[in-house]
Amino acid sequence: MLDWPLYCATLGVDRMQALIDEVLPSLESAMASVGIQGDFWKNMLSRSKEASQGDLALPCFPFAKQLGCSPDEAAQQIADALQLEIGETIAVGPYVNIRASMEWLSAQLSKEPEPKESIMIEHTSANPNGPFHVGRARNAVLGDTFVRMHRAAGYDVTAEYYVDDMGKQVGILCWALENLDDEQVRALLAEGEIPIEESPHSDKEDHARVLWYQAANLLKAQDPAVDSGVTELVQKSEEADEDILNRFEAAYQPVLDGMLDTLGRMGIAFDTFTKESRFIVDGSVEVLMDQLQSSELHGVAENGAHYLELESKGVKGKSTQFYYRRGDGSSLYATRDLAYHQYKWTRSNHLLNILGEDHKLQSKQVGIALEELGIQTPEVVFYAFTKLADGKMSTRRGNVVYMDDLLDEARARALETVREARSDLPEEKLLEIAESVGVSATRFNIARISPEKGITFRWSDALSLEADSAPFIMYSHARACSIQRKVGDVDLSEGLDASALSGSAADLVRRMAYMNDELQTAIDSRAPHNFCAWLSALAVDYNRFYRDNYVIEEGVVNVQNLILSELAREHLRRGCEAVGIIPIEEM
RNA sequence: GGGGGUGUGGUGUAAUGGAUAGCAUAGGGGGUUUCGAACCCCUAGAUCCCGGUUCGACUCCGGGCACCCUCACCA
Repeated sequence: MLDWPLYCATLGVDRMQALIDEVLPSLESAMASVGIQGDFWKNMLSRSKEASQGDLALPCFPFAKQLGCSPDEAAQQIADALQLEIGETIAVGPYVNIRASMEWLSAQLSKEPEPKESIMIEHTSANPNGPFHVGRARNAVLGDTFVRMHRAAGYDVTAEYYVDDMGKQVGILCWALENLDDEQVRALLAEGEIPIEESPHSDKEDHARVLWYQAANLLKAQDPAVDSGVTELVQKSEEADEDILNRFEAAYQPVLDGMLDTLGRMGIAFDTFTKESRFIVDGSVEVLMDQLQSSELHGVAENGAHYLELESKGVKGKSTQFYYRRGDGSSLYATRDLAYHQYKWTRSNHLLNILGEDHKLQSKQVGIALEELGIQTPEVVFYAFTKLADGKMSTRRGNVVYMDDLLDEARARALETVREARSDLPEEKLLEIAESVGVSATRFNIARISPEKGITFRWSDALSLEADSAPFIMYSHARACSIQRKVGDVDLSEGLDASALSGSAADLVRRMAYMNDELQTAIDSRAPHNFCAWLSALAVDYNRFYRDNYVIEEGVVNVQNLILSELAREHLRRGCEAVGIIPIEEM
C-alpha cells in the first residue's frame, strides 16, 4: 500500500489537474462547512464515469460515518455547500458530481503545454545482426510513442540508440562475412532448413547479411573452429583492438543502416547513437570495475572473476551473484551498461529506458550495481514479448516476420481499400496514401495495447483497418480537412460561443478540453495506450458531431460549427503526431 | 524449484478500491448514403477458481490453476 504523498505523486496529480486546481479552494471550504475533517478525501476526487453526469466525482461513502448520515445525504449536503463559478455541482446518489461549464472547458482548448525539463529516452537498441522483425518492433514503436508524446507535452527529448558494436552477435556476423562465401551460406541454410525467401527487400544489406549470420550459427553447432574464431574476435574487441572494431563496424554498419531505413519508414528516428565500445576505449569501464571492489557486496570467484553478491538486495534464484568481471579481467556487457548509464546521466537529468521483459533481472542487477557506485538508476518501462502463434521469434533460427514484409503487406491491404473508395485519384497518390495508412495502422495496433500485455502476432490483427484502428482516426482527420478545403477561407475571428453548445458538439469540446491532461497522465503513468484510447474516442466524438451538426448547409457556412470542426482537426492532428499516426489530409 | 508478469463477452482489448465493467470486432436489427459510408444508431454477450480485508474488490492480501519471461565468468 502506497502512502499518501507517494500515491498522490504517482497517480492522482495530473488527472484533471486543471479542473482540480480550479475547484479545490471552494471544495475545501465546503467540506469544512459541512464538518468533514482532514483532507484525506482529496485523492478520492476522480473523473466521473459518465461524462453526462459531470467531470469530477467525489464518492461520499466515507463521510457517512463522520457526519452520521447516509452517503446520499452526505453527497447532498456537500453539493449544497459547494458554490462554483466555473460549473455546477450535482449530487447523484452517493456521489458529488462537479460539472465544468462549457465556457470553462472551451477556454482550455487553446492552451499549449508548458515547456518542460529534458529527458533522454533510450529505445530499440537492437543488435545489428539482421532485419527488424515484429518482435523488435514493439520496442521501437513503444519507445518512439513515448518520444512523441513527451515532445507533444513540451519535454525536451533526446531519442537515443545504444549500438552493440562489440558483442558475440556482431562477432558472428563479422566472422561469417569474412570466412563464408555465397555458396557455403546457401548450402548451410538449405541443410538447416532455414528458407531463403525472395522479397523486394532481398537486396537490402540487413536482409542480405542476416543469411551469413544464420549460416554461421548453424555451422557453429558442427564445427568448433567457428566458435574459437568468433571468440578470438570478440576477445580482441573487448580489448578495444582498433583493427577488430573497424572490421566489426564494416560488418554491422550496413545492417544497422538497413534497420534504420525500416525504422525511418515507420516514422522512427534517433537523435544520438552511442557505441558500446566507447566505454572500453575511454577506460571508464575499467574505472568502474575498480570502484566496485570496495563495495560491501564484492566477491571474487576461484578463478579470479569478480561479482557482487545480491542476495541481501532481494535478488533471488539459483544464482544471486552478479558477475561484472571475468576471470581474465575483461568486462561483460552488463559492466559496460554501468558505464553507459554513467555517461547518459551527464547528458540528461531524466532517463527512460524501454526494455523487453527478458531484461528485468539484468536491469535490476544493473540498478543495484549503479547504487553501489553512487549513480542514479534510470526509469525503465518493460513490455511483454510478441510471439508468433507457433512460438518465439528468433533471427538466428529464421523464425521471424520481418517488419519490411509486414509493412509491404499492410500497404497492399490498404491499397485495396483506398482504390475502391477513391477511383478519382492517380495510382501514385493511392500508393502514397496506402503507405501512410499501412504504417500508421501497424504502429497503432502495437501502441494501443498495454505494454505488459503479451501479444501474439497474427496477420489479421496486425493489418486490421477496422474501427478501433489508425485508419478510423485518419479518416476522421481527413474528413475535417475535406470540410476545410470545401469552405475555403472563412473569417473565424468571432470565436467559439461556448454557451450555445449541447449534445454531441458539447461532448466534442469536453473531449478536446482534456487533451493535455490525458497526454500528461499517459506520460506519468507510462501508459501510452491510454492516450491512444483517448484519440480513438476523439475521432468517435468528431464523427458524432459531424452527424448532428452541419458545417455547410444548403451552401451556407455555419461559422460556429466550422470553428468546432477546425478545432477538432487540430486536436486530431496533434494527437496523431503524438502516437505516430500520419495525419494525411485526404484518403 | 525460486523470482517476475499475465488471465475480462466467441475473438481482441480498457478501467486510481467507488456509480449500470467501457471499446472494437464477429452475430442480429436499423439509419443516412445531398459538408467524405474507412460513418452513425439499436440489440445480445465477459472479470480463471477458492478464501480474506473493506461500507464497497476486475483492482489489495492469501491459496490454487493456466500461459509467458527469467534464474550465464552470453549479449
